[in-house]
Amino acid sequence: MSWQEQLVGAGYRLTRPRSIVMEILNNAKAPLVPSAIFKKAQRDGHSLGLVSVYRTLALLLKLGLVTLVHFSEGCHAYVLVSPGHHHHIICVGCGKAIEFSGAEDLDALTTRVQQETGYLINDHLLQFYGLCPACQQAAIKEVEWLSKNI
Amino acid sequence: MSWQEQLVGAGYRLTRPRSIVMEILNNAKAPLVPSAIFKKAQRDGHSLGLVSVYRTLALLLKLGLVTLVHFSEGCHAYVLVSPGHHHHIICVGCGKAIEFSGAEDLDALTTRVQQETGYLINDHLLQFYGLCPACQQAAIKEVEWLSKNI
DNA sequence: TCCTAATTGAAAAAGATTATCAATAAGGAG
DNA sequence: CTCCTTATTGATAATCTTTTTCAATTAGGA
Ligand SMILES: [Zn+2]
Ligand SMILES: [Zn+2]
Ligand SMILES: [Zn+2]
Ligand SMILES: [Zn+2]
Repeated sequence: MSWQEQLVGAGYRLTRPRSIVMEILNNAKAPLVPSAIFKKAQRDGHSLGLVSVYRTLALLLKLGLVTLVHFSEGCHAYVLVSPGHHHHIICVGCGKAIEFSGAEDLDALTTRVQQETGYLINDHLLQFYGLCPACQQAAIKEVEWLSKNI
Repeated sequence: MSWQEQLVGAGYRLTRPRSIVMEILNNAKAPLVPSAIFKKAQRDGHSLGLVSVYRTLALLLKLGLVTLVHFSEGCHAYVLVSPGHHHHIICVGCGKAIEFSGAEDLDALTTRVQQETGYLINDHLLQFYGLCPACQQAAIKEVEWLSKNI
């Protein structure tokens, strides 16, 4: 089911601002904060209010079409998600985030923690941080350059 | 090593505002956002600027004495941490957060994701959400009450 | 006790998010 | 296709949150 169908199926209207936000997120190379989406829209010559960006993101979040990525500071960037339960691994070099699945792999840990703490667990937040292949290459070249020129 | 020793050992001065923030976090039943710490200090009759709360938290974070807890909205509450690598499980009922360890339990998953994605992972964020024992009891009583009175 | 540099707090600036409300436009009815 | 109704938009203003600035204060060593 396309996002347009999801939207309409949930009783919302398919509007220009919503299409613009989805298009920008779709073309994004990394998670985007609301203001970044707003600026990209302006650069592309689209007419789109910042307030509508916030509203649209809140709606897309409710529909499960986007998810939040947490950074230690400057929290709350948005990325599209594919259907199902996923987590993200985020490159600390360029910000590129991709999905990985692995809810099952947390089952044992979840059970253990429930027993140890007495808490009843019904959700979790798991994100990995690291370097994407491209940024690893860049880092390697940087080290090579330093070893030659110092 | 006490937090005072950690602080002084790192070359910082032991000051009144820093002691106040630590004391408040120490007595807190749940993670606190900066403004909450500020208000608690005022209520306790302490003289403490909001700006100093932000500065102190940044310092404590750098020293590893506190950590951030992420909520979907209204991110960034602070809790004290004990030495070593820990994660938190946060009660969605009352906000109470407690630590659990389990870095090893993520090793297999980390390795798998590295192989699948090509990313080089060097950090992660893992938090569980659920109900603490007390809030579970409250929820049960609520259900019992409803089943009798409806 | 005195000095000096780190630290603080008040105020202002900058940013992020939410509330308001008149104007607009999506989508169904006719 | 045109008209209506109502969801949705965007500009403005109002709230918060966080960061900057800078003079006054104070911790801790000489
Ligand atoms: Zn967060
Ligand atoms: Zn990268
Ligand atoms: Zn609870
Ligand atoms: Zn961990």
